[in-house]
Amino acid sequence: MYSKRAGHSKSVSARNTACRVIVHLDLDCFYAQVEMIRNPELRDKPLGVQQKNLVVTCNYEARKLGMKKLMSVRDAKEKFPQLTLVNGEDLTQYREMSYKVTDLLEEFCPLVERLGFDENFVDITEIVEKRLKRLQQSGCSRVCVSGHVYNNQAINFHDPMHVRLVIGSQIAEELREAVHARLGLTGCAGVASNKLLAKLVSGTFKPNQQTVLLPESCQDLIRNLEDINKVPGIGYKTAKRLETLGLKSVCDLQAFPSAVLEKELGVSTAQRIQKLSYGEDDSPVTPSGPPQSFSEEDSFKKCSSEGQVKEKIEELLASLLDRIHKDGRKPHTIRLVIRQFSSTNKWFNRESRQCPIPPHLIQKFGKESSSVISPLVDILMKLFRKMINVALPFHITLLSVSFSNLKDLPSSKKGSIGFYLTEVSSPSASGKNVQEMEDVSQGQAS
DNA sequence: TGGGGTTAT
DNA sequence: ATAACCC
Repeated sequence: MYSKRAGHSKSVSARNTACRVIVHLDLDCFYAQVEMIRNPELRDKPLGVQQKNLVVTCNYEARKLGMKKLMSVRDAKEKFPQLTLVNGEDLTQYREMSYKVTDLLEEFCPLVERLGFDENFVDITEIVEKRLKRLQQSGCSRVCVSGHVYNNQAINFHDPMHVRLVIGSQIAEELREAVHARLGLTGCAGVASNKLLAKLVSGTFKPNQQTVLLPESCQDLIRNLEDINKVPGIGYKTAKRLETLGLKSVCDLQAFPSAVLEKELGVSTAQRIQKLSYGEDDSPVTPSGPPQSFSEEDSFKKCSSEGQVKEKIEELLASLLDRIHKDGRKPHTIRLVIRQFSSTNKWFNRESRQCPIPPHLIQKFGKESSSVISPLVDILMKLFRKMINVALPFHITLLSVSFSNLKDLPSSKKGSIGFYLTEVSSPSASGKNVQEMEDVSQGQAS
């Protein structure tokens, strides 16, 4: 179907892969910024955000003293007695502010992908193309870069990609200005031709600054990474496997024989990470939309009785039901995650069990939580007993409850898509729920 | 080493 | 259900 219009579709696809303009926006010490907005008296003091025994982030006053992220509370207090600590275990405020940022970016452009709570990718290719045409029509050839240019590279205004990236830098500036004016948050931006490069370049000037990467400096950026697992997409595990092969630097990975790498990691990952080592990344900016899952977790020194487990689960569930209620969609799957104590391999011994939520309970999710909470606790305790023999002694150090498989309510609420689809569509389609309707319309479209 | 998230297998 | 990745 698309191949019949080869001329048109080829130019679109070329722009999508070879000529994109991507912004990576990275908020400065996000949790600390949110806390400083909530309590302005913390503004000019060194501030750390604490979760259990860890200072997970800190503001720039604290960083000036030498504070690093993920320092233990003990170390932090002893090295920096002036440090103010606030508890950041409840993520509600951070999550809400995080989605305000994403929502604001979506006002500019629909292609916004979240990465954690404090980072967003925005594919601004279409906005750049519009501005470029406008500039060409007005006969204006002078465009001014906003922020830094990586490596201080000279801009060639006769190079179409340079011009696009310069326009991209102006848009990035506008995004950052909007986030600051409307939400009071500062952050860094990186502008480049793909997600990998935009992300890598965004951190070159911190805080509250931005940098654009021109193609000629790409190898400089990627080769200057000190460690192979600084490449986003190459994590702890594959970095270790690469080290076993004798690969330590990005250059090592670039030069390594593809065939050997493919046999070691599989063709798919081998090709993907070797392309990453050259700064190549054709992964699209995938709009995140609303969250795919909601979870709440709590960690602790020890939990060793069914009664304690039930108490913790009730707490987690209460917060989750509140969030689910505000979201409006209905979860169809529930999951329980535990971490058992073990002296060796202290982290990453998590197990989980999940099950469908009974349909009669799903219907009652919008109502008072009291009617759903105790049946859900019962389900979760059954899941717990699938993992733990409660007749024997046990030692749990983490509990997490998660809702997933979120679906829009099948009801015909006024103004919703479901309303129009069920009222207007053919008799054979009426009575199907929204998911089935989408399946039908996709089947017709293709 | 927290309290979250995502996608792939 | 787990494993990998991201923050």
